[in-house]
Amino acid sequence: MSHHLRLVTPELAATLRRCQDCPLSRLCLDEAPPGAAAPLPSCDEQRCVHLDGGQHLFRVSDAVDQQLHIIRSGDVKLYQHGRDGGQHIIEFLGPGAWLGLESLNEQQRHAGAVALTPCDVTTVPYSMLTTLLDRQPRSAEAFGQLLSDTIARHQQHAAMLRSTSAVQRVAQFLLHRLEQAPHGTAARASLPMSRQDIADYLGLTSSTVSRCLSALRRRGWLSMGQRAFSLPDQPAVQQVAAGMPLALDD
Amino acid sequence: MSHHLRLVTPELAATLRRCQDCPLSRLCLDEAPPGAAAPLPSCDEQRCVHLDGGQHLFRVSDAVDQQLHIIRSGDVKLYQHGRDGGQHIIEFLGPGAWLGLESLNEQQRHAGAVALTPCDVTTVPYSMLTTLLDRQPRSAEAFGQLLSDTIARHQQHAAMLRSTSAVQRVAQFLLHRLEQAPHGTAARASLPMSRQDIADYLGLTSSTVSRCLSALRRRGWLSMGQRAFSLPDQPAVQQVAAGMPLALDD
DNA sequence: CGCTTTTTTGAGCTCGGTCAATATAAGTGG
DNA sequence: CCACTTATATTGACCGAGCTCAAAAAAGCG
Repeated sequence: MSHHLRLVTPELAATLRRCQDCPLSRLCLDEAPPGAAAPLPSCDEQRCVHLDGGQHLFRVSDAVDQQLHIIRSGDVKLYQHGRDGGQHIIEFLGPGAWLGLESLNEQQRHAGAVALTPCDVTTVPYSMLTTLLDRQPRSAEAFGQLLSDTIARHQQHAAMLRSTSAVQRVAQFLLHRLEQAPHGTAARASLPMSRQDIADYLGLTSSTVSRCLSALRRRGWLSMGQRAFSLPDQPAVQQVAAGMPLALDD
Repeated sequence: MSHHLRLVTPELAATLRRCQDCPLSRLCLDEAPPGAAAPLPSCDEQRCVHLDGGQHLFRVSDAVDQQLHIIRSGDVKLYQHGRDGGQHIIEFLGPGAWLGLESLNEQQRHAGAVALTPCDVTTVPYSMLTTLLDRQPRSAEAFGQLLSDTIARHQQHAAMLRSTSAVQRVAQFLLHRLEQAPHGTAARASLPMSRQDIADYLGLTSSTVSRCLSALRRRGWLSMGQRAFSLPDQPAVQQVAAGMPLALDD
């Protein structure tokens, strides 16, 4: 089966029926029989993998399989092992995010990826991507921006880890989840990961995370359901995130 | 003045007189008059900037000037402002490192770059780079690897920030400096940055950094000169970096 | 040689980690 | 649907690593 690659710019994507809900904002890999007028297969018909919650997409020390992944639905956590045995969460990734960018250069993966919820993941072989990059100058640019964004995101995360206070980190985390979430849903975001995961992400203990969340709830800044939350008083939380001191006990 | 861009592979680079000490391992931008047999200008004759210690290459909130930089000699710190006023050091960069990868996508810089020592910096306009990337598939690959490396480096840094103990972080920092340094010089590395900078990089206080260094010195693990250090007992320091507890006081 | 800036060291206190006890949620099988 | 088990979350009590504040020592620098 031979693949022909096309770049679909945002403008062009809008004109394609099946691609218009494509989670890729910049790059869209579109498979078409060369020179054929047959109906374009949708992005959804590309190689997709389904994962149940808890399943691994890849593990630390796996051989790199020469392909990237794009999350189409669901949430994934990217982690590595700390020297002390506990795992360090690198980041939580949702629909539209790319996985594997940090392994382009490596033989072995130094991070693992686990589904937090049921997921659909598209697989993109390096060969596909490099072919596309060679043919389409603008896509190389877009890909550069993708990597650039990732770097910037990690710098931000590192900055969060240097924030002194625990509540401060938790507040920043909640706000970050909110602005990542589809903000049509009235400032409500999901929390598909465990407290331990949040703790490992923020460099804290699950106990401390709990205490911070409780402290925010007690004041009415935060309201939590099972796997989601909202911030009734977002400005207050922003103040906390900016460094406003906040006692954990009553 | 029109520029013609050539990709110089590592193999080819070795055959070029003036390029053989080029600090770029993967990409080498080489300017030549189109079709002319004139002697090739050396990499060193490309646009270079010299900076004295303390001078800024760019500041936070500067407009992105559509160019990247490569450090040819000297050390640079990349920083951003923390909410609390103090600065957060993103990373310390030495000869061969690229600057500006995190801003490909941005209008404004969200990080600043300052010379720690006198520096020579080569300037690479985006236009040059994208032209090169378009023409030379392998260079696009190499550039991808460069970005991938940067992402991996940041993930490592984030992991360090989650390391619980202060001595642990300091030990990891010292070891990292050592392995980055030209290891011909008998396990000796430079420390061109202030204690405050180290503290901001590690998420600690300058006081604590001092205390940790003193603790290591007291035990004879570490020996420090003005702006450099060595590790007489590197294995011991590695143990500390791996989590071995170590009392700060005597 | 004064002056400023950086580094080191000290003493007290606080935040957040550790350990442990509930409490709540999520499964499991009858 | 309920009783039982297991995993996850919350909360409490205590303690130590590291921050704060501050002073002394060392290093730059004109």
